[in-house]
This record gives sequence, C-alpha cells and structure tokens, in this order.
Amino acid sequence: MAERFLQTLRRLATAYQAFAAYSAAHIRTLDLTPPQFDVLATLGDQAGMTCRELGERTLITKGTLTGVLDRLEVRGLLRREPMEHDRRSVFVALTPAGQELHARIFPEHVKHLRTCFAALDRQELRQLDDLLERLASGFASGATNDTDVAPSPKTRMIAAARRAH
Amino acid sequence: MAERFLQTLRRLATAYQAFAAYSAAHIRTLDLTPPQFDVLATLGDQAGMTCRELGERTLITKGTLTGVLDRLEVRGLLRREPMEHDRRSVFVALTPAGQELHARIFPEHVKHLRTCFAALDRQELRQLDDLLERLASGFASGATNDTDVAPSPKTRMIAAARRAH
DNA sequence: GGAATCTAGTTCGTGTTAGAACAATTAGTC
DNA sequence: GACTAATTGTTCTAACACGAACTAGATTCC
Repeated sequence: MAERFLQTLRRLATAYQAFAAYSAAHIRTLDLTPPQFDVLATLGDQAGMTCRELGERTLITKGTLTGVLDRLEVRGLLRREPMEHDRRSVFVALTPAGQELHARIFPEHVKHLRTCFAALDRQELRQLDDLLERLASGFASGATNDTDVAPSPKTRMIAAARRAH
Repeated sequence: MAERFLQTLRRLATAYQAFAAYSAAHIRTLDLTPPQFDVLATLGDQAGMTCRELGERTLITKGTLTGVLDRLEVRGLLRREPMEHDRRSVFVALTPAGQELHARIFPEHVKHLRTCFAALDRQELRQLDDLLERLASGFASGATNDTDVAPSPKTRMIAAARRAH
C-alpha cells in the first residue's frame, strides 16, 4: 500500500464528521447553531470572560465570534460589557435567561452524545485518547515547522467535550 | 470522572481540527479552497461522474456542491455535461487544465501530509483505524435510532484520504 | 514623553455550510 | 397510458469560516 496513512486520515475525518452531524442535528432541535451552543456551553456556570479567551476556548476566530455573539445578544441570552482595566477588551457573560437555557439543554445534549460510546470500554477510550493526541501533535509540529500557519480552524463542539475537565 | 467520553470527544475534535488547519493552510497556497481541492482530488485520473456521486464521495451536500462546481467551471478546471440516459443528471469531469493541475498538486499535498505521521507506526495506525471506525459507527447508528438525521455534514479533505483505496 | 509596536474587537469580502423550496425528469403503480 | 411518487440539480436564506483591513486602546523602547 503506497500511502497507508491516508486511510487513517479518512477514518479520522469520517469519525469526526459522524459526530458533528449527530451532534448538530440535536442542537438544531434546540433552536441553536453549533457555534452558539459552543459559546453557551463555555460560558455556562461561569462568571464570564473576554472575547479573546472565549475565542481560544471555542476555537472560533474573532471575526466569526462577533457575529455569533451578536445573535445571542439579540436573543437576550448573552451580554457584553466594556472592561475597566483594559478598555480594548469586552467581557461577555450569559444573562440569567442564558444560564437557564444552558442548565436545561447542556445535560440533555451530553446524555444524547453518551449513548454513542457504548461500543468502547474505558481501556479503549484511553487508547484512543493517546493515539489521537500523538496524531494531533504531529500536525501541530508540522504546522510550525513549515510556515506560519493559521492558529484557528473550524471545529465544532469543542466546548462540550471540554467540560470533561 | 463523571463523563469520561467527553475527553475523548474533545481529542477527536482537536485532532481533526489540527489536521484540517494544517491541510487547509497548504491548500490555500495552491490557490484553492479545501472543498475545491476535494473535488479536484475526487475527479482526478477519472473519466467523471454525476453530481450525485461526487457529492456522496466528497460529503458535500448538493446545494453547496453547485456553487463549488460553478467556481471551478469558471476557472476552466471543470466541465458539466448533460447526461443522455437520465436528463436530470449532470456529468462532471475535469478539463485537461484541471487534470494537469491535479497531477501537479495532489502528490505534493500528500507529501505535505505524510510528514505528520512520523509519530505513529504501522501497528498503531491499524489500531487507530479500528477505534475510529467503531466510534463512527456508534454515531451513525445513534443517528438512525434517534430520528431521521441529515446524511451529509461538513468535513474536509475526505477525498485526499479516500485515495488510499 | 513620544514614536513605534502590539493587542482586542469589529467590519468586510469571498467562499462554504445546511436545509428548504422549486422545476425538470424519471420510475412505479394501477 | 395517466397519476403518483421519487430523484436530480439549482436557487434561496441564514449562519459560519477565514483572512485582511481597520479602529481604538495599551506597551515598549529610546
């Protein structure tokens, strides 16, 4: 086989996309988009944070984040406040309505995702973690070696997964 | 730990996104977008196929595919022809210029990706394949159990990986 | 202390994304 | 053979994606 790794790449993409599609379909029924859910999940049970930090955690680029926050703000789920110490920064936090929505839908979504992991036991999850991490670091190092690569891509549902602590 | 699987989900997303960002950065230098590259990679060294088949292979939904093909067609890399047997279908194929571009950039991109797999040996790639496949099938079955879920999500670079046969 | 530099968010342009509605065509059924 | 149902691709809308240019504010350096 000429390029063994291409098969693995394909499976990575397929697995991720299967997850993303499954997750997004549920999120749509909650009347949110995946990025909006990510923001909600990241800000839930938190005092709030700057746009910069929120963007880093959700992996949403700042240009995109502005629009996502706009839409959540219009719906009354989120508020923006200027920062005193550094007036460049904007502090974002969920409103009570946003916190309420988060409390209602986040556990529900986690439950929705959990059922898909029945096929893998604890040992296998650990194994998968290890392999994925090493693969990711390969791409990260490759990126820095090569040239100045964009630090922010498009990925969904990072926030939900992050809640694992 | 309350939800062990969320950590794995996070690593899956991170690994995929690292790959997507790394790959996309290179593709941009070739003056193409990732979906455009997917189409080129899928049609390269082939006689051509219908929009439906191309959409299935690249995992691009038909509505999106129309626009992607439009832009490739304008650049003279791709042509559309009506199908004789079934006049609903459209046959798409690369032009000579498209084939030439494919021949030039596809091997280059594969080479670009290959360097990131240095950390994993053959045995580990097999292991990863197995785990990813079982994970993906969990999401696929979950999707069908639950409700009629969209069959087509957003994923990049499927085509390149597919070339592994 | 002022100039050059850096950083945080917004705005903008091009392209992708999914779903829904649509027209054209084919297939299936009686 | 006509009526219904399914399929193919395009069009449309709202939202996201990224890079780049821009504004405003903070830092650094001399």
